[in-house]
Amino acid sequence: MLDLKFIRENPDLVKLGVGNKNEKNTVDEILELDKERRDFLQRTEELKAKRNTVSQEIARLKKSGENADGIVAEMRDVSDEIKSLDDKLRIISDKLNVLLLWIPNLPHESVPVGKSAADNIEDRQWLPEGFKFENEAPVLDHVELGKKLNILDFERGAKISGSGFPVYVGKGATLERALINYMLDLHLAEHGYTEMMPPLLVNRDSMTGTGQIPKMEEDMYHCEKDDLFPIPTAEVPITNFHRNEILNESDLPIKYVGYTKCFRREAGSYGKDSKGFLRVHEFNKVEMVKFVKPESSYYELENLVNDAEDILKALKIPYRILKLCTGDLSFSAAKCYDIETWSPAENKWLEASSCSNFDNFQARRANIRYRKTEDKKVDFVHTLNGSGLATSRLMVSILENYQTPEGKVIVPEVLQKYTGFKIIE
RNA sequence: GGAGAGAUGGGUGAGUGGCUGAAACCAACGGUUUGCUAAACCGUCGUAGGGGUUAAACUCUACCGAGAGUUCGAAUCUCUCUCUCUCCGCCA
Repeated sequence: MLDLKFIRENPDLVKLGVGNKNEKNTVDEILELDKERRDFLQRTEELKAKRNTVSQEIARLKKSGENADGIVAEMRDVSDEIKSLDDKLRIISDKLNVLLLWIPNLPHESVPVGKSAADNIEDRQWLPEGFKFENEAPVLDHVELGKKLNILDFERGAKISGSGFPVYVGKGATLERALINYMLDLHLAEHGYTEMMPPLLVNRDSMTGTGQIPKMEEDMYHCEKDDLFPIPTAEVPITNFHRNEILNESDLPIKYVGYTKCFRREAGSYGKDSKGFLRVHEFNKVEMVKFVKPESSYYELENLVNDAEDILKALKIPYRILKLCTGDLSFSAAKCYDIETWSPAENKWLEASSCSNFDNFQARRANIRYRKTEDKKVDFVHTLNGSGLATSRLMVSILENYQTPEGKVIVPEVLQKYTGFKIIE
C-alpha cells in the first residue's frame, strides 16, 4: 500500500510508476475520493467536538439538578446528523481503500523501465569450470531422465491429484529432501538465518498483507468453508509472522528461512511451458524473508541475492542474474532480481529464484513497524524475500547438468552426504 | 461439537454510564544526588487521522479484541463475530 499522503503530494510520480508497471491508473479517482473524504471528516469531527463539550455541559446541569431537556433534544438531532455523515464517510473510505489496495508498489529508481520480460537486463552470469553451452552427447530432458531412472512420476501424480502435481519416487524423493536440507543448513550456518516452519494455510488478512490479494486472488487455491488459502509461497506466512507488531530497532535485521510446500493454481497458463517441472501446482521451496531498516534495504537485497547464489555455486549449476524491468516487476515489489538456471535439454534459462525488495509496501499493508532507538519514534520496516531456492526448476537443472552419457545422474558433491548415495542409475 | 471464564497502553493490572486517553505499579528514557555501582528523589513516557506551521507550538477527532446497537453521552449496558484459557465429548 502506498501512503495516501504521498499520493496526494506526488500524483505525477505515482502515475508514472503505476504506468511503468502496466497497472491500472486510478490516481485521479483516488485524489477525488480523498478530497471528499477529508471534507466529510472535517464536518463530522466538528459536530463530534460539539457533542463532546455539550455532553459535559449536560452532565453538569444534571448534577446541579437543573433542567437539561432542551439541549438534550438538540443534541439528539446533532447525533443523528453525525450518524448519517459517518455512514457516508464510511462508504467513501471503503471505496478509497479498495482503490488503494489495487495500486501497486512503485519501482525503485534503479529499476530499468521496460514493457515486459523481454526488457529485463542480464546483470551477470556464473558458469562452473569447464562448462559449455554446446552438448557433445545428446542429452535427455528431466522428464525422460525421471522416467528412465524411476525417480519422478508425473503421470501418477496426475492420477492422484491432477496435472502439475509431481510424485518423487525412491532416490528422487531422497535427492529432493537432500537438496532442501542442504539449502536450509547452508543458510543457517553461513548466512545467519533463523529457521521457521509456518502454517501452509493462511487467512485473508495475511494474503492481503503481503499483496497477493486482491490482484492475484484467482491464482490462489481457496478453502471456501474456512476462507483459508494454501500458501503460494512461504513469504506470506513468514512475513505475516510480524503483522501488527512493533519491532525493536536493535532486533533488525530479522532474517528467517523456511522450507514449505507452495501451491499455485497457475490459472490461464495451461499448455504454456507445462512440461514436467516447468510449471507445477505444488512444489517445494526454501524461502528467505528479511525485516530491515529502511536505509539498508537495497544493500540487504544484494546480500539476499548472494545468499541464493551461494547455493548454486556450491551445486555447480550455471546461472544468470536478471534485473527485472518495471513492466515485469510483481505487484508488491520495488525492485527484483531473478536467478535463472541453465537447462541443457530445453536449451534455455529457467527461473529458479526471485529476490525482491518491497520497500515499505508490505509493511504498510501488514502494519509492521519498528521503534527507533534514538528518538523512540515508530516507522515502517522494509521487507524483502527471495527463494533460496525453489526446487522444481532447480531439479531440472541438476538432473540435466549432472547426467552421464549413459543417462545416469551423478549426485552433486555437496548433496552426497545428505543422500547417502553418489549416483542414480 | 457442548458448557463456562476472559480479551484494557511495552508489561502487570484498576476501572459497571459523564470529571477516564484511561489509576497504580513495573519497564524504558532524561535529570538530581553519588568515588563507581546500587538505592532514593524529580520529570518524561501511546497510536492513527484531520486542521495549522517553513518546521514546531497549538488544536480537533478516533482508538480499552473486531463489528453493529441503546443513549444527549459507552472501556463500562445489549447483540454478533474472532481469539485465548478451563472442563466435557469426538478424532488423531
